[in-house]
Amino acid sequence: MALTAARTPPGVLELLPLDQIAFQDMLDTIRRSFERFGFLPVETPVMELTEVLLTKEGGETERQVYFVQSTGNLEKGGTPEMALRFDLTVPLARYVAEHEHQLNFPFRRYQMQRVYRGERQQRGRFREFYQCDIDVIGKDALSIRYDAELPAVIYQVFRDLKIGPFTIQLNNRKLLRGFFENLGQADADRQALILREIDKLDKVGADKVAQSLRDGDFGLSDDAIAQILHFVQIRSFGFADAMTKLSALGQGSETFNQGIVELREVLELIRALGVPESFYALNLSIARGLDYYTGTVYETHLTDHPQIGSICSGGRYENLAGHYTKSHLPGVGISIGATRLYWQLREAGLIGTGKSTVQVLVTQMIDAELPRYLAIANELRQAGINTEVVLEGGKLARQFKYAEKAGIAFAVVVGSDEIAKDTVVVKDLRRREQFEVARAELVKALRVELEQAQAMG
RNA sequence: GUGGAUGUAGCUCAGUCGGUUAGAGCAUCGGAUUGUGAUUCCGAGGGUCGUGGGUUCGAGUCCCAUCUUCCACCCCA
Repeated sequence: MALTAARTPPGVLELLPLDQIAFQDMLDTIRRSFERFGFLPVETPVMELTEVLLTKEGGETERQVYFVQSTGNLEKGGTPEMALRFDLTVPLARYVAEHEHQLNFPFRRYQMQRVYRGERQQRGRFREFYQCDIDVIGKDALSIRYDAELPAVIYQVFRDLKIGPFTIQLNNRKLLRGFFENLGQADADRQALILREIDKLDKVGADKVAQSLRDGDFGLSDDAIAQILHFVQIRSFGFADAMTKLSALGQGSETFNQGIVELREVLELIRALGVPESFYALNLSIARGLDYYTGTVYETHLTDHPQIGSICSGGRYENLAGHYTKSHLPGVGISIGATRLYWQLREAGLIGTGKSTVQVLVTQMIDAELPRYLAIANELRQAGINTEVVLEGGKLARQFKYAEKAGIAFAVVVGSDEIAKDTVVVKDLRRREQFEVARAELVKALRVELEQAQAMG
């Protein structure tokens, strides 16, 4: 019989157990931080009704959406009534609109689930990936103070992930809009196109941005381009510098001034929330491509690994669920692309394989003594130690090899000598050392060993 | 979606001008007087040369198509 190639569809990330553990550790860290700040868990289905998912988006989004259709419906020639979600924000909007009357506002939810995008294949880009989102949704209004709380969460998440220094970069869409109005660029669509170019500043450099603003459909004057580049190249270093640079911007349109007021308040509260000032900065070129952002926008970068790009981004939006409810629901949120983040951290050597979830392997030396081994395992499990027992026996060398490959740190060995003395041998498989303890002391001894191993990393 | 590159064993690769039965290292599995992982030694499995067509007496090698992966754009996590 011809074999079918065993392969995953392109653009998905599938991991070996020890890598999966490392990935789950990452998700656990993120989840802990979200919960520490009082965010509540929510899950929504991977598939949504097509009409819900594709409200007016069209264009780029629709191109990347996977439609879901049963074989029966497909044979009948029906159109797909469901599609896979491509982010967690649209489902959140639907969720909030649907459950509006049962929810407690401001509604603070976190959600860590997979989303799907029909991307053209490229290294480090995925078609199925995890997003870890937090959003705060207000009813009618939502204080700017929440815009400051999210960077505090970002700070805790990436501090706890221990992947080196990072900067949470801040900007404000109102400031940008006001700036372009002052320049005589009031058209929203045109602004969006310009912002898209501006957003590339740190990636491609000022010269290329200037060139594309000069060429093509923009046709901006050299004077305007110079003003734009001067403005968007503003960066701050530390709190006082950020405040000084905001003051130096002077006054502009009402929108412009409001952007400055908002940034000031956000910066002040970020400081009050205890985020060290080296971890956040103004970056007036941060625009974010998504057009639903209306105020504060964030992007976070690892200081030592600029090539990784943004590891967390988000911002403020004025009306989340306008397509689904007449209620006015402003919000602010951020998203971490966990799959991509994990993949890039692994590529950069910042994250290794995880430690096996199995803490102890009870080996089997004498087949007839299996009940004894099972009893030991039972005792360890009662004591909260994750334990695997060798059930098939075989050479001891083989059992150690198995444990090594599986990444199990400790083995318990009991043969006729130990049985005679009522002892057990505990072997540290990494150090290749072993010691003998009284059978009654096993749990205690292992706890000490496991704690030491934990402390040593 | 647009443009460009790529493909030989699980992995990294060799394979002459188109010429017999396609190779190596690593990895895997088994064994080397049965209570300890390494090293070493012996042995084994594993490829319709991405797939389909074409040219040729003869194709891993040349041509066409297609798929995969990779790169840039678009977009974004």
